[in-house]
Amino acid sequence: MATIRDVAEAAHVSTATVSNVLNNKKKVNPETRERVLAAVDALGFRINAVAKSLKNRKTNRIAVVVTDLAGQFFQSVIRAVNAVADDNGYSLSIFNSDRSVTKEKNLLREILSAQYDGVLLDTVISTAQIPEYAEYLRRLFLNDDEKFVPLTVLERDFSPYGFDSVCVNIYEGGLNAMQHLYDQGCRRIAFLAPPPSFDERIRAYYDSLDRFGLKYDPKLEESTLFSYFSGYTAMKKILDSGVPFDGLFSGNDELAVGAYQAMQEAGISIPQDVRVIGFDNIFLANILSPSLSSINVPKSTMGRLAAENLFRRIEEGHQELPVKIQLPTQLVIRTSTDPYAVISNDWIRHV
Amino acid sequence: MATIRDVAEAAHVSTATVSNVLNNKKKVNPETRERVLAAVDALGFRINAVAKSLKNRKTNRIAVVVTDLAGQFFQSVIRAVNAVADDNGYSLSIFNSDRSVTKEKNLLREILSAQYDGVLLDTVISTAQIPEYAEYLRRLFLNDDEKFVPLTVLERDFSPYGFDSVCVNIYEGGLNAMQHLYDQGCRRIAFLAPPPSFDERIRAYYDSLDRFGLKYDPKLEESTLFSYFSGYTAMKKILDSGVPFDGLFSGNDELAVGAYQAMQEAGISIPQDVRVIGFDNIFLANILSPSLSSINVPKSTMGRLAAENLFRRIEEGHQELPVKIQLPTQLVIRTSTDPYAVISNDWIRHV
DNA sequence: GTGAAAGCGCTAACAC
DNA sequence: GTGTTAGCGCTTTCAC
Repeated sequence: MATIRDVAEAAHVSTATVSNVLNNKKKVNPETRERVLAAVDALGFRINAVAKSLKNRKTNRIAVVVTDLAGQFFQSVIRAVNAVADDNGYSLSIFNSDRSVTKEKNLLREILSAQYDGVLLDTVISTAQIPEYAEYLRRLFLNDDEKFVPLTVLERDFSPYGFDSVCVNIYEGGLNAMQHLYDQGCRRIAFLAPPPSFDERIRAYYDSLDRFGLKYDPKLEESTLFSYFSGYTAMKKILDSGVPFDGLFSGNDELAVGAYQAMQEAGISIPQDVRVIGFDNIFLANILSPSLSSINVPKSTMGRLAAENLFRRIEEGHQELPVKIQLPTQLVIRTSTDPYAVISNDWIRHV
Repeated sequence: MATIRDVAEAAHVSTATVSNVLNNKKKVNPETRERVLAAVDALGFRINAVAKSLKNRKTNRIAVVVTDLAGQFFQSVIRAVNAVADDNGYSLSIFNSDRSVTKEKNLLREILSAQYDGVLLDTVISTAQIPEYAEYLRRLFLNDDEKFVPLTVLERDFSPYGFDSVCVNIYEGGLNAMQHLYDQGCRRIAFLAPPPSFDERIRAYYDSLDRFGLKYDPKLEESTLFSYFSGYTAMKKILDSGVPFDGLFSGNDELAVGAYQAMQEAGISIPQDVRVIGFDNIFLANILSPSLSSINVPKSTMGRLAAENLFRRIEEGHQELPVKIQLPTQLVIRTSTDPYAVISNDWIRHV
């Protein structure tokens, strides 16, 4: 490829002048500028962004690490992040930790080595491990000159430990889900428990049972991995246990798809026999029949705010205190918990 | 950040030796190696991949350009690509052209400037424009030393013009979709036409009508943009036209979601009144009620093969002739065209 | 087995 | 307004 040097020679100027033309930095004589641009064209020159990055210590790339590339959830988040990155002239690399802490740590090292300008992290770490992991991250992200590589954490609150965080009040969302089932008359509530790192949903389930004075039955709780199939097998197990239930709190919406299938095969009708509520409110919830009640998590907003916050940090670079952005959840009632729910078809506009 | 120089000083060796240790290139005295590794640890040194890339002319990054970040379709493709990239030690950047040729061209320029080692391109260009666009790409991707930056094209055949291509026989798939509707007794088939760049589906519709001796009615064809909402409004229009129809060929599955909604609001039952077939066979097809017949496109396989092919080109770098990988489609019959279709629940395992 | 030094392609003082 | 040049952090040839 042609280099800035080739362009300089072709245009009979110095490399400094070429650089100035390309970056509109200093003012350049219009005639000279024309000559340079002509040479750029003639040679098909494209600036080598790697060399530029090395010199500038700026790559104009951000990294986003997610725990699961398959899910609808992150698709919404990533789409929003991508839009913001685009607007800011950054490109986006996506890394998938596959819910493995080891892999996540390796990815972060790789990302720092690759000099990304900022990182959006959806960590697999659970609430209890935050302080310890934060310490790890601090060491990892600290440059020698006492500055951190900008990092914004999604879905966990690391702000007391120095990192900007965009959170959703998942626990409260879980309480609302359980409250809604209770209000609809459910007294034996089964639970498709999310993976351990989603501990706030799990706490919400236990605490709600307590609050309602309902007794916990381990046969009504099954651990899952957030996939359709996992929801299917988990629900099969609960059904096989023979323990009756009249409500189901599904750790996320995707699990509910599998649960629907298992329940349908068992001849159970929703919501007549069992009322079902999911979590996340992905578009799937609208499409299932019956349509699935869920706890909405503002996915796009989360992605957008996280990205905007990250770029602010990258570009302003100031040392202000870490920010915590807290987003609300919202109960969305559909026919899986309330046969008389009025369903607007408005969702269709949004995808 | 600590540099290789800092490490060299701390370990009392030269930078060349540090480099040799880090890359296991030449053999280094075990004691020296230990000293170096100790220094690396002590300083928390991480190699600067940007500097390395500049020197090596290799970034270990690939770019994938898609026309639509929102769709289920690309999620499947990207997931497969990501897995292969991971296995090969590459990281993946995602670019969204949003179905704009201008944006696609800009992205490609940006990608080449950023020195990506290879590109996976899902172009927005339609079949007819391939020769011309191929010429454009050849100019763009040609290094001065007569070598092309590895590029693998998805869903279009650029192999006669010098670029590896992973294709799906969409036209045939479209014929099969139409044939199936015809076989099921449909004689007035409506069409939710995909955007112009998906011209093979459009051709399949016209050619099939011809073949079956069915007359074309423009009122039964509506152009769309591949979104739920677009499917919804397009179907509304067709319904408003008052022209009766007994079959629907939906340009892709997502459009069918909107069409379902519109038809349901109009009190039309599927498949009794109208038989519906989609395209792509995304998982949604299983979840809709009635479940949606579709033409399967092997999305993961496509992503995997394209990525594998790209890495072969990157790493072997040989000048063999461009490859065309052609993948088959498959008719998947569900209850939207055949009320007696036997539906396995096996799909649930795959997501 | 190890080191000195050139250079990848760019930017930004600084000099003129 | 333009040019000279040092240097970003790494790899690699060539001496030793």
